[in-house]
Amino acid sequence: MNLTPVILMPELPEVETTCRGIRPHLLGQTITAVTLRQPKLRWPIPAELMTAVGQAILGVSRRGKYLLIETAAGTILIHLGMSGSLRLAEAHQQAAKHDHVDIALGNGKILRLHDPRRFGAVLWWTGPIEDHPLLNKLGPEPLEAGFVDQHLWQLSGGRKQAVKAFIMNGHIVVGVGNIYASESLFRAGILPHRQAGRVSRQRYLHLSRVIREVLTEAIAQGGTTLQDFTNSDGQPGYFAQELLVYGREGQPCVACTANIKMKVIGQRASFYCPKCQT
DNA sequence: AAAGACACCTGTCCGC
DNA sequence: TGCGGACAGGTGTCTT
Repeated sequence: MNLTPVILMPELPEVETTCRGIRPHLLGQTITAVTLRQPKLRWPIPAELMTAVGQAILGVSRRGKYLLIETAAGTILIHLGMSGSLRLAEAHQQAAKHDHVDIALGNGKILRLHDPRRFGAVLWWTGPIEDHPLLNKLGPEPLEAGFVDQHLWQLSGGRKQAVKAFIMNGHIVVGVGNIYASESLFRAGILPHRQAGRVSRQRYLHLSRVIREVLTEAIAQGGTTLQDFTNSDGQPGYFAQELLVYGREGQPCVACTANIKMKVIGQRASFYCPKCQT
């Protein structure tokens, strides 16, 4: 087998791993300063973010691919976009290129956002977090009880969109990015370009289980591979995983040896086995 | 309401 | 070695 190691950037497992990695360093700490070197991310970083200075961090959580840092005055929302990563730097470590935001903590450490492409976001919200316009229409978390087995099938009726685009729609279910969408559909034996409304109930039940499995495995892998978030030499937020179809166009299928195909669906590269997936 | 195109931005890789 | 062009993990917004 010739599996391709791919360096992954933020899909849900990377965001979850980041969340778990930074949480113990943040909880209970007071935010002592916020430094913006480049406020032009996907949206301008709002001036109200400064309200966070002086606040204690009460919670660090994740909704979809949004990281949520909660204080009594409001919540900092961080999205890593396509190229973002967070790390904990020491006070003496000077910022590098593309280190756009620093959140300094009472313990002397700095939560530092690095994002070359600047598709990420840092926002501030003072209301109930579930009411935020970016969060209030999101589908269920695939790894939580709200993602019932029949959910995908129930929402798929009549949809002519490709099933891959359907499961990547955050309003249907969150956290299935481009890589794991291909991987999940391969494991479930479903062609990515099949119409969402033309996948059977039984196959959606299988797909739902597979999505949970793939994401859980990737998170477990991240937990074992990820460096200490305070390690200055580490590559926080990045880890390698072996993938069965993603990026393997022209290579043999691990199950049947047929050539893996690539097809652009919804402007995203999609990989599949033409024999195993129907 | 649904589906598809487009936008944001930088870095990297490939072919010439 | 240099240069232009294609392409890359996401997702909100605009157009059909």
